[in-house]
Amino acid sequence: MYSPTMRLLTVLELLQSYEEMSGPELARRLEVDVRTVRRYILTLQDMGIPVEAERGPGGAYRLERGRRLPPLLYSDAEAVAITLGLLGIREFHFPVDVAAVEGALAKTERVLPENLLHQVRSLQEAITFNFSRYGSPPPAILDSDFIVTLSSAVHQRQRVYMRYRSFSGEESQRDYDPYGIVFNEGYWYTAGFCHTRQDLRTFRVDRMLALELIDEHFERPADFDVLNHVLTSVAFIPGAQAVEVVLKTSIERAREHIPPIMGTLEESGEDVIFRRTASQLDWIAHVLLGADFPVFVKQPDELRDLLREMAAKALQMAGG
Amino acid sequence: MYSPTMRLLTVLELLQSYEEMSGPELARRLEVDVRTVRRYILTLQDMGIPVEAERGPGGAYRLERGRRLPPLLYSDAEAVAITLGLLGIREFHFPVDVAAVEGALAKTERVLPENLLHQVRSLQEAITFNFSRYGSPPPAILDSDFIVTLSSAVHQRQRVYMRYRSFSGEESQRDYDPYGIVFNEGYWYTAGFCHTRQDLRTFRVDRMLALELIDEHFERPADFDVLNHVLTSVAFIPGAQAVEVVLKTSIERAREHIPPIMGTLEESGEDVIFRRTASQLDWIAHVLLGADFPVFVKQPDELRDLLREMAAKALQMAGG
DNA sequence: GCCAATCAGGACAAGTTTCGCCCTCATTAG
DNA sequence: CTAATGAGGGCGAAACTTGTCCTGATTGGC
Repeated sequence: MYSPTMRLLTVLELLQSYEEMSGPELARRLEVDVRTVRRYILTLQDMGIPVEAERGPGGAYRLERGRRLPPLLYSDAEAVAITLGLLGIREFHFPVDVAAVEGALAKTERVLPENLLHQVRSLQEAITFNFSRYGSPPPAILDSDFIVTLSSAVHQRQRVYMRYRSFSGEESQRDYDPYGIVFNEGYWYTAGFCHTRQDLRTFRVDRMLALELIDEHFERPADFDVLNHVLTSVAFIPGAQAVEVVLKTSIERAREHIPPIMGTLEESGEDVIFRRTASQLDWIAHVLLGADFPVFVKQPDELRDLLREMAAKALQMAGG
Repeated sequence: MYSPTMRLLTVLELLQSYEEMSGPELARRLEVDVRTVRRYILTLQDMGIPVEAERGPGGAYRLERGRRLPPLLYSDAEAVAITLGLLGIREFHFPVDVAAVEGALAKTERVLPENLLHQVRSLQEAITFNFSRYGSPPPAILDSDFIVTLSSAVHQRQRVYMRYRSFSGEESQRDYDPYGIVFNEGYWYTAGFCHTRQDLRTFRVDRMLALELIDEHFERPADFDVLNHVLTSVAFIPGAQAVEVVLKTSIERAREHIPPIMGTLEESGEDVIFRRTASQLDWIAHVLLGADFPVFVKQPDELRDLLREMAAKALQMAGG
């Protein structure tokens, strides 16, 4: 029961649980000489586990990150947490290598004590997740490499080359500066700057066909709100109508009311001009309708028509 | 380098990676006698790790679940998966003991090789999650025990006693048969049968004050759609305005246009009635305006007024 | 500057364990 | 019945572990 192996593992466990522990303390806990503890440390190091030491009073051993993973000694509760996390990854289509998730799950569940397994199973059975917008198709199988690459590009501000199949099925390729990644209602999106279109764009990661890092760096606007941009884009679906609207208010109030991602705002005499391009005009119409200052549409005519239709419809609804 | 401890861990690793492995095979891999392998197995068993064996041709050792967790030996990819899973738990307010999540994260991240840690950090930094409906308050801190207890009750069809603080702040207590648990837009819900109200009810788990299993069992309707029930209930937030609208179309087309999250649809003669409660009427107005079939508001008057205002505004915008 | 606490590690002897090799037996699929 | 597997006793040589002494190195605090 008190084999050297056991004591060695205990050292490892103690170092994993407390971030650091001194030699004498370890010796006391293992009921063993300090010299032996030092030998254990040596053995661990020989096994490739990087135990580092600080000398002097208050000095202690601590586990550093190394090239390889040491055996991990988790408590029961921690194992349950790990299992549920892995199940969550599976459920949410997290961008993680499927084989790794299955492997980790298999290893963990196989040795999980009976009562803990019951707990996990109960949760698994009882819980339903709502994402993947009720009724919408499930996302295409996601190549987790894409998100890993994207996140690395976001992190290092590195441009990427991308091939993409759009909603309508047409393929395109472009250079793209990813500003961030968003998980929304079961789908993974990325928002950033598209160099082909020279504009901000949102893409669905499961529609990407190829992705490569390019050896070029970009600057990211400091205050870019990725989540907001994606949510807006998801509502819009990009298109190509030039919209130009006069806002009868100050630039400050206009900014308050119209988020920067909606389009551009420009002062013009006493007014403010709002511009953007879109094919889905009704979202724009809705945002503009919410303004508490006068607004006049300059173009396109389609937006005017839409507003008139909406007015007629609203009156019909209200008066019926 | 080839200490007995090392070999013992290798046995453990092999048994964790492959679900079973015969003595001769292990002996070959460890470059050790079969007799020694048997001794290793004995040692593992002495350490409390339940290694079981099948005899006869094709027989092998296999790791069973035991009373305690053995040291776990994961691959790099698996460790990344575990870390991301744990981060997901934290982000999504999964019903798991916070201390356990933090402990497991600390243990794992502390020893994660540098390059893998970078990967994890990049993902963590780059990804934004959208739940907790843009702008709505974050859920109250969740006592994970409640969901564990609930899930166990769901699993065993066991009634619970519950104290609850409703949306409006009033406390109540009731006996409740939980049919399931749903995660929706950042909040945890449970739906089931409330014995006090003698009706189906949905509760937010973070609003529960106390929860106890009762020694009584219930039958659960076989075809109960927990997700659907919760989504519908969420649409009907009590205390807000009751909205009732006639849609001049078939139930099928109405369903296409109005997601179940919005509210309920009910056939009425040739029409469809849409109902929900809401405090934010303009969102509803917008959705209804987008319909390509006639719509008439029955109540509330505030929605009619809002529509008239919108009409006036739209005409102003279009006509300017 | 000195002290005390910590880590680092050599040397050695006594004690303990491990390992391979022998053996016999139990179990089980074919 | 046979062959392949696990279970395990016994033995002796070899290897390892441990405690006890050392001597140093490093470092924080007084």
